[in-house]
Amino acid sequence: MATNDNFFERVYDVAKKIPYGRVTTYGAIANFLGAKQSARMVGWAMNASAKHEDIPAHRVVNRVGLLSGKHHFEGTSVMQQLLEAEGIQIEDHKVVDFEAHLWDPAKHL
DNA sequence: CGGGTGACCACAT
DNA sequence: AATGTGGCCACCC
Repeated sequence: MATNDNFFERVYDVAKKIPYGRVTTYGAIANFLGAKQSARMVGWAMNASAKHEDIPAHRVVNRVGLLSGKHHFEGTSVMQQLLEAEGIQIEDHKVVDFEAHLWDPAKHL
């Protein structure tokens, strides 16, 4: 077994399903997994996802649309650049019209 | 083995 | 209204 740490695997699975040009939040994923209290773990899972190439962690931001994880990327602007490349406008490290681009797994999945 | 930290969020005061 | 604290679980020292 192994292989799957439940919570982590689920986070990866959902993160991979984030549509192009859309963003989601740690809390939304955690909530979707039924553990909104463990939003922190989602972030930690993303950290581990760094070794997972198929995890578009740049599409995951905190609940206010702030690129909380930009600091953990290869560079500091990579995350923003990726989002902008997908048509998402970033201003002051925050997603513009965040709710409009928000993709909630609990709603769409 | 124990403690502290962390890409967070929600509630309480 | 703003600030503080709690909670969750995994990983590092």
